[in-house]
Amino acid sequence: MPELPEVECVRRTLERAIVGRRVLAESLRRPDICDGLARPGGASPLLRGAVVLAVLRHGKQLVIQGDAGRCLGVHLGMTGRLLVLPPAGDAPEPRTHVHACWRLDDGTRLLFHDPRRFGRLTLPPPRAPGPAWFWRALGPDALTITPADLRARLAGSRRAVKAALLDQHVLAGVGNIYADEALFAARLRPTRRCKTLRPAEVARLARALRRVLADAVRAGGSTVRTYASSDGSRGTYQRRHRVYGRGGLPCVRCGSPLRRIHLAQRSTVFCPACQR
DNA sequence: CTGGTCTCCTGATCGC
DNA sequence: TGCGATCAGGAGACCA
Repeated sequence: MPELPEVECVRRTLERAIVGRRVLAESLRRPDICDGLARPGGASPLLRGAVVLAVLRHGKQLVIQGDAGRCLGVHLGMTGRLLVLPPAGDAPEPRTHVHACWRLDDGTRLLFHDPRRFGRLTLPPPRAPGPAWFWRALGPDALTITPADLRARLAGSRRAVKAALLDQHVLAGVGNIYADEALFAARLRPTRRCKTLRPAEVARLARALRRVLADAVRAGGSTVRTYASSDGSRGTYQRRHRVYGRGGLPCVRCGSPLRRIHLAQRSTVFCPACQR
């Protein structure tokens, strides 16, 4: 389940593999996973002919930026992967659920693989003003959120703080795992209404978000069930989860049993004793 | 403005 | 061994 740290790891892997390469050929086997095609099922090129200049990320949104203003947005959803298959590689290649693929000028192939198909490719409209078009509706990136920014984003809201953290329009990049982990690190109860948070608590939350997300990026992300980066590497941050997936187990800080509830349609785990 | 529910989708897991 | 039920959830649509 790629959230910000996993997407950032994918971005870095991809950057090393495809920046500077020209896309020679592509095939979109499932046009229905792609938004913005001029004609559904038509021959609208995604990246064909472009030289890749950069791989960008904002929140969970990836953008492959090509020359001449060409851009392709990639959202991995729940199970999406961008697999890099080097020319001489013997990496196992999926035989099913490959919805798009690209061939680069050094023989590398790039595959968009997504069993559950919650992921999307997005082609921007003609004359879109650059990569920022893809995150025009997203909040600030959670990896660099400042206390002042977060305070402004949460100000006055009556929502539960976890629901706000999961809302990509408020803050971009946090999903269910890191919302629970950051709230635990900040000692805040997920059900707390935003408007009841004191400035010091919001500041604690902003620092916790940045620390947890940065640590997770350093650990290669969390591999829960299926996630692996574009080169097949798995993350190790799941070993350091302190609440996610630990409902009923003792809190690592105080030993109380962790409580599991449903909040914003998500399984939510917290410590009733140390999260207030 | 909110929260709740449903939808999309498949694979893993579990009880029988 | 197999089979149906359940769960996982990012995000948008929709309703109350």
